[in-house]
Parts: sequence; structure tokens; C-alpha cells
Amino acid sequence: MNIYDIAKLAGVSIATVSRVINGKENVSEKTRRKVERIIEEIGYTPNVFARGLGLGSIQMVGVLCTTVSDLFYARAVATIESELRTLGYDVILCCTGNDVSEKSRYMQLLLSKRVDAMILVGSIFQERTSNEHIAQAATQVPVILINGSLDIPNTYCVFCDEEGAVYHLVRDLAAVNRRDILYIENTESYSSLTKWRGFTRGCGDCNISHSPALKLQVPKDGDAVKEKVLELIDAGVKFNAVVASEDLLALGALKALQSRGLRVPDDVAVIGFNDSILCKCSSPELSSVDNKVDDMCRRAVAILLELIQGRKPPTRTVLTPEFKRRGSF
Amino acid sequence: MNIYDIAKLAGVSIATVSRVINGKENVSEKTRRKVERIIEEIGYTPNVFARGLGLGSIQMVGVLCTTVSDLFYARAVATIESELRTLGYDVILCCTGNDVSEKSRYMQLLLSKRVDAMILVGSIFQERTSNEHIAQAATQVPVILINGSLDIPNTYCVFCDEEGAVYHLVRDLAAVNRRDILYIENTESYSSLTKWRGFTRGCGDCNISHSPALKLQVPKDGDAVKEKVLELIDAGVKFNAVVASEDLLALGALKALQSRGLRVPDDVAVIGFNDSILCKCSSPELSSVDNKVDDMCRRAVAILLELIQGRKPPTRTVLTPEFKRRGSF
DNA sequence: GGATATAATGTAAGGGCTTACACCTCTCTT
DNA sequence: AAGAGAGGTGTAAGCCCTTACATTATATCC
Repeated sequence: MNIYDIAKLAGVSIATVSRVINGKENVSEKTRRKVERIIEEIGYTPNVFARGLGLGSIQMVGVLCTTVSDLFYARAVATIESELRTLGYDVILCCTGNDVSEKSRYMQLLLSKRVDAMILVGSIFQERTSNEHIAQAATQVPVILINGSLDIPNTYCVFCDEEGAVYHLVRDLAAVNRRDILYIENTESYSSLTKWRGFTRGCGDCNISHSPALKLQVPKDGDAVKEKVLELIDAGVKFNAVVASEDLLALGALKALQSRGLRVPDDVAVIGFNDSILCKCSSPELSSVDNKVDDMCRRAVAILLELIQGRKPPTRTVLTPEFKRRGSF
Repeated sequence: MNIYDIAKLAGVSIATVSRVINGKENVSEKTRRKVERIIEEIGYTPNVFARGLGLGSIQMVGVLCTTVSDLFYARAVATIESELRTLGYDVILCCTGNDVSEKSRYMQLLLSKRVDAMILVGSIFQERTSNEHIAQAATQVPVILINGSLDIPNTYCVFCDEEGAVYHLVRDLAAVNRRDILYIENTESYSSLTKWRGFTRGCGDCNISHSPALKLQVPKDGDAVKEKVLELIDAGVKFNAVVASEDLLALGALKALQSRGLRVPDDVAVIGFNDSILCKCSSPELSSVDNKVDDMCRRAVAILLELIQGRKPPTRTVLTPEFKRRGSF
């Protein structure tokens, strides 16, 4: 069942049918209705391939992230999907996992599917070795990176000033004399770098000489963190604040502290990152830095829209994170 | 840059280039290598549309769910994506939200994109009013429903015996004299029905006359649940166990209990559903029913594979859930 | 009423691939 | 040495649309 069949049944030419389908001008009301009725009756759906061939676009955007089973990415993908949907775009989801080498393969795949754009979510994409693949992809379609920064032509990035957020966190902690800060970061996340930079800068400005013993690098696993923090406590390492690069890690630390009878926030303040739903699961609830996932995603899609409309959106968009004060600090 | 360009550069015909691209027989090793080198050099990617036009398939599967920002769906989508990826399929993600009427629109959309199959995640899809749309879609491509059951031709479903799980939960609780069970369910979830059936059956078999006051229907929101449970406690309603249709709800109840000085599990046992990462966030950690998301998804994709290979997989696959005992019961 | 502007419709040329079929070039057989 | 068979390659039709351009119908004006 193709456009010729419809044309024949309606007694018009395929051009007219095509016009009706695409809501173009220059079709009489009468003809339009007739064609529409027949399409409805037959249950005809235009073939995307033929359409794509003609138009060169299939109204799809590739969204890459490491995994949607992570809260942060899940929320990002959800927002992106819904925003793109309103623009009439479908989302092709690509979860690359942590394997850097896979990324280029996925991008190639998306390119071959002729997506209209690619949205990369997560700092993993700013990691060096994949830059050339991104650059190559960017020559063909717009590439937008969320939560990371990149300096490649035809590439746009939207991120949040995490460095500043952590910097201020340190200052705020120091201001109330919490100067022994345990810093916990996720070994698998490249965005930890930015945060760490903010941390050391904060320490510098506050004359805190941060001991290497107070930097913990762990995989993203609540139990693993708990273990490590317990070890630390039991080894007699003292600290009165914890800053973690992700809520899950902060939560692990919180549990470790509580299981050793330390009070949060009285004895130790605990601060997480991402302002995820996990924050509300503990008691006290977890204070966390809201890095504005939804805003970032909306901005990203807005940029996409501007590009589609042929305008020139800014290459970098920096958002300001917001500290969400709850019970743990 | 198309197949003709490659053909010209390689000094062969387009048919040969096509053969090389598709790994067909009857190409001399020498020619193959030459063409491959040129493709590599140029960075040529075949146009999917043209290809799809010829083949009728684009190696994509539509995945529908309400939202990936929900832990359960996120995990499901993650697993489906990765499984499909290994089969060489891309995932088009469609998040319908809770709006039932939207579902048919999305399915139509997917159909028009010529997906090779559709995977529906969540019991919302077994809701009556959309049955006809599913039936219509199923005439064109295989439809697989995860975590729900459906009786429509060309439709396959994979779900978990939630009714049985809740039934056994009630029996287990009754066996240790926890007979005053607060049942909390999500108003937005259709799968609550199945669970409730298990619950009442369990009550019946254990001679528990369950008071309507002990059934709470709430939206999916930890704070809202907490409020409701607090009201209940403050109103003097007594119970020594809580069964919730989702972990998040159980967690809300747990917090309410603890904030009123009730001990978990000593005074009140709390049991959640889905065995999500939330279970490990509270203390005590939340006991929960693992409804085997990953297994369901893997099965679903396996069914898809069988269908592709022209075999006849079973129409219904029922998995057995597993109670994950932690600190709250 | 006839010229002219405008709206409605049709024709045909792509767009880039797959593949059936035709063709050519060997090698091997007898 | 001629014929058969196989392997390698090319030609061209077909997949189903979109759209520039050509054509025809209708409306408008003096």
C-alpha cells in the first residue's frame, strides 16, 4: 500500500497525495478531505525510508550516555526525550557503558542512521581519546554535549559550574569551622576532575591543607563506599565533613558514619551531588548540590531547535548549580 | 558521498561495492580489500533510508514505557537496550507518560518509522482502552509486553508472578503473627491490581479480615506517603507490618514510622517491591520483592530473536519473583 | 468576453540502495 | 581444443517518496 494506491483510489496524482500528507498549501479543501478520508480508511502510513530518502532527515536524534540505569542519566534522558518529542523528534537511545572505545562505534552507528543531531550526556564524552570521533561526527550533524565541555567546531556544550559549586561548598564548610573534609569521588566519572579542581581551589583559599588520606576514590557502589569510610573511621582518621561527587557515595558515607555512632550533621556534615531522589531516602535527608539536569537538557534541546532554524546559538552554556540544604548539613 | 562515488574511486560497479558493504559472497579478496580501503579512507556511511527502502527493515525496535526517570523502567530500558544492541538493533525510546490516550499515538509513530518490533514495558499497557491499538500494531509487527499480560494475537508477554509474591508475603507475615498489615499501593500503577489480588487471597487464607483503613492509595511520592502514614499513626490506627507496591512507598512509610519512634522491624515490618537501589539507602535496609526486571527483559529480547528467526516462542512467560530479605523484615 | 493572475493539480526526475539477471573470464574436464 | 561450470563483476529495475517545474482550472478585472 503506497502513495500510488492512495492516489489511484482518490483519483488524484501522487503529488497531491503527498501534499495532503505533508499539510502543504495549494490543495483544495475538497480534495484534501477526500484524500484524508481514503488514507484514514486504508490505514495508510507513509514509508519513512522513502521519505527519508527524499528529505534527508528522519526526525530522529541520537542520545548517547553510559547507562540509563543511573539516576542522573535516566533523568536526563527522560527530559531530553520529552522535550524532543514536543519538537516532533524521536530519540534513538545508545548506552555506551563505560567502555570508551565503544563510543565511536555508537556514533558511527547513529551517523549511519542519519540522525538529525546527537546529544551526548555526561562528561565521559569529553574524555580525550574520543575527541576525534566526536569531531568527525560533528562535521556531519550538530553535536551537543550535556554536563561536560568540549572545544570542537560545530559542537555545543551545556554544563553546570560544578567547580564553583564545590568551591563554595568548601568555603561554606570552612566558615563554620568544618575544615577536615573527606572528599569522595567516583573513579568512573570524568566530571570528578572539575569538582576536584573546585575543591582544591576552595582549600587553598581557606588555608586548608588537605591531607591525601582524606581523598577517597571509589567505584559507584554504596556498599563499597561504606566499607572504605568505615576503614577510615576505624583507622582513626578524623574529619567533620564529607563532600561526595555523587549522592550515592554520600549516602554510603552517611551510613558508615551512623553505624559507628557518629551523628550527622552534628559530628560530621555530609553533602552529596546531583540532588537525586536518593537524598530523600536517608535520615537525616541528604543535602546535595543540584546540578540542574532538567535545565541542562532543556537548554540542549533549545539549542538544537535554534540550529534547526538556522540560527547561531552560543557554543557554551554554563548554568549555576544550587545547593539544596536538607538535614545533613 | 554515495555508493556511486565509492564505486568510481574503486573502479568497480555499485553492485560490487554493495556486496562488500554487506559482506556478501562472490567478491574477490583483492577487490574486497580495495573497496574496504576506500570506504575507510573516505569515511563513507551507507544511507539507511535507501537501504531501508530496499530491505524494508531498519534494524530498530521501539521501546515504550511511561517514563525512564522511574527506577524500574530505567533499569528495564537499560537492559533491553543492551540486549538488543548485541543483536544489532537500535532502540527508539518512547516515553508516553501516564496519559493513556497518548499511547496509541506513539505506537502509530513507531509503526510509521517501520520498527521491526515493539516492546512495551509496564502494566499500563494492559489497560483496556489501548488494547485495540496494540492489536492493530500487532498485525504489523511483533509486540512484546513486559511486566503485564495481554491476550492479543501476535502479542507476547513476559511477567512475574506478583500476585503469588504478595500472597506468600502475607502468609509469611501471618506466620510470625504480623496480622495487622498496612497495604500501600500506587494509584498510578495498573500492576497494583495484581498485587492486591494476591494480598486479599493471602488474607483470606490466613483468616485475616483486612480493614479498609489499612489500605492506602497514594501517588508515587515518598513525601506524600509519609504524610499519609503519619496521619494514620497519629489517628491511632495500629499495624505491625507494611507491604507496599513499590520501594519508594515502603521507604516513605519507614520514615514515617521512625519519625514517630516506632522501630523497624521490631514494632513494624516493612516490605517493598522491585528490589531497587533505594532498598539500600535506608537503615535498616529495606526488604523487597525482586520482580526480576533484568530477567524479564532478557526473556523479552530472546523472544524477539526467536520471532526474527521464524520460530514460535511461547506467548506467555511467567517468572517467579524472589523475596530479598534485608533489615526491615 | 478575453486577458491575466492565481490556485490546483500533474509529470517526471531524482534520492541511494539491493538484487535478479546477464555477462565475462577463468579453470578444469574430456 | 572445445565445452562446462564456477566465480567475479556489471546493468538496470525497483523500493516509495519529495519537489521543481509544467500544465490546467478557476477567479478577477477592465
